[in-house]
Amino acid sequence: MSTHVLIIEDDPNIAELIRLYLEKDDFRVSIASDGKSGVDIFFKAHPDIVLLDIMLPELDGWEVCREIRKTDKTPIIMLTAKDETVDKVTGLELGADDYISKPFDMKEVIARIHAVLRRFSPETEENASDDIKTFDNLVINMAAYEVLIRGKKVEMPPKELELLNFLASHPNRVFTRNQLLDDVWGFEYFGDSRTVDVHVKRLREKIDGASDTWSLKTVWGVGYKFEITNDK
Amino acid sequence: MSTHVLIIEDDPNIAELIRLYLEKDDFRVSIASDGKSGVDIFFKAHPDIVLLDIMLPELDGWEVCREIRKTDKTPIIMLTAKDETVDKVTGLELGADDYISKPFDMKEVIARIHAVLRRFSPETEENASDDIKTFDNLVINMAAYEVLIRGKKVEMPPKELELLNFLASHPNRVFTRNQLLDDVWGFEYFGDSRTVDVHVKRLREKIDGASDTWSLKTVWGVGYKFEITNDK
DNA sequence: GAAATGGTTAATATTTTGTAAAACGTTTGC
DNA sequence: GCAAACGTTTTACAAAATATTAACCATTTC
Repeated sequence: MSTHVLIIEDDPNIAELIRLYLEKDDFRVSIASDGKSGVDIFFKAHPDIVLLDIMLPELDGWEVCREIRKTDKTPIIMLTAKDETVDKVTGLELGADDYISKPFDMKEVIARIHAVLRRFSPETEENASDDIKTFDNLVINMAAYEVLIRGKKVEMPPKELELLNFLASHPNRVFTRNQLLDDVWGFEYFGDSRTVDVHVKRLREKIDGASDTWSLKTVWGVGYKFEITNDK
Repeated sequence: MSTHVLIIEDDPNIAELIRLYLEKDDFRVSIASDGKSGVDIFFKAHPDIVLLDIMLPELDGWEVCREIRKTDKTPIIMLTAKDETVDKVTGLELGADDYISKPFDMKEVIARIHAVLRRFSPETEENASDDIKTFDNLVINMAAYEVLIRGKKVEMPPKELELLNFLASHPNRVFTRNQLLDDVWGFEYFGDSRTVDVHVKRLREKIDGASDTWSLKTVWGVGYKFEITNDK
């Protein structure tokens, strides 16, 4: 799933312009037009990064930043008006991660977003999905979008692969069906949790029995996990 | 297009001297005479490499380096005055890639530039498009803008060739249609992503079946990749 | 101005995905 | 130990999403 950006900006023209470019780059975008709804949406949607205007109605950017930082360390990039004196000290204290001055070059905005995300990458799960994960008789290569079982390529549709990748990225941890719907399908997805079962079934058809050091296990009454048993 | 070098150096004699030699070697050259304008020009021009003096008015070399590294990993070579104690630790932290002490031998400067660029070449798209790429029954010669299939030249329009070249420069990696539009058509291009499909189709008509060690594959729900299967 | 190129649209074909329901297992309480 | 309740697996099917292709037009090139 792609990176989710929350734009908190009251000028709809600017917001839409940024959205346009971000969506073209496969980001998912949400927009809030005032500080209050920005905070609301933030805690509902849990975006991967926030673009935050300073001048905002209801609650200004600094307030929003402080509010978010009370409980969360999601990267925040501040958007500052042309002649606005940016008090970088205040900003740093409040925990903003970068600043971009209007009017901005969209190329730079994209570059900064990537830079900030990269800086945070050790902590974000998302980035982990870029590596190649290797288990006994199983290779998950998200860059190539392919899976090898006993060294042989196995055709696998996107959702199944993403599900496998997610579970395998958190070995031995149980996820409820709803957690999986949130994490693999996306927070805004409202679907039947049976859906997960069906995908697990389809996945199992392809990967089951490949190794006895790992397996996709059902935790009865709870959910599923990718279990690794390492007692060689 | 040739490699673009930005020289940030306040002594006009030195700057012009370097420019002279670089232009003789087919580099394009920009010069900034203080740190502040250096940073400005950098973000406007996006050079391929930066030669950066440490002693500078307005903003010293370290500051400039830090500013650039906030968002960008373009190679930077620091120019250090004769008796300047170079704090290599600081430099490394800030992300400089090499050091040259004044007074320098121009031959050495050129050599170092080439070396640093070579070191970076696997990561930069630009460099990849320069050489001749050879695969089984396929030669992509970007310098001559031509493609050989089984040794025979195949007529191919520029866009198709660029698309093929880009994909082949990153074998086994999936790109979404939007990424391809960005990387092949250019950042500012806003077009329908079906366009990519059509070009892929036209490309395939020309290259399909030429070899079974590589192919232009569709990754369903994601995008396309140039796949190499190396199990000879 | 004819041919080649690049881009768009629409139809057609294909694959994936979600859902409903039946079949199957496990737990629980008596 | 048995039956009801509940959770999971499986199957089948319809709906949705995506890819391919062909046809068309605008623009550029020769």
